[in-house]
Amino acid sequence: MAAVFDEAYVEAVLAAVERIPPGQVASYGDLAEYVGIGGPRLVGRVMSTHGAGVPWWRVVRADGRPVRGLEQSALDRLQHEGCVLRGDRVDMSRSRWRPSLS
DNA sequence: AATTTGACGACCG
DNA sequence: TCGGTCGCCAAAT
Repeated sequence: MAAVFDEAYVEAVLAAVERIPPGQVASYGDLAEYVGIGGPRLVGRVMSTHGAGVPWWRVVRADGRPVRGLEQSALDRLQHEGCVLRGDRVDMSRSRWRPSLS
């Protein structure tokens, strides 16, 4: 079967997501940059397809808005982890995690 | 094969 | 701060 996505790419994205510490978040663009391939949309597709099993709620949009369709769940989990929220948005300035900074 | 859509991002007014 | 527009990349229709 022709792999829908390169396994390496999927694994890299999922690994990066699992690296995100509790109370912090990362944007799709950051993950894409960290992996070094494609763009934010590609990461989003990987998440929608293989995102189960990883803390997907720590992956938010660049504007601080959580995952589409699961915003309420994501906000609830993030808030429970101690992430600083601003209304229905995440305070990126404080909670944004840089992959390379571990 | 062409157009639209999608777990997106940056820019502009 | 908010909304509209364009660009990006692969899958779905």
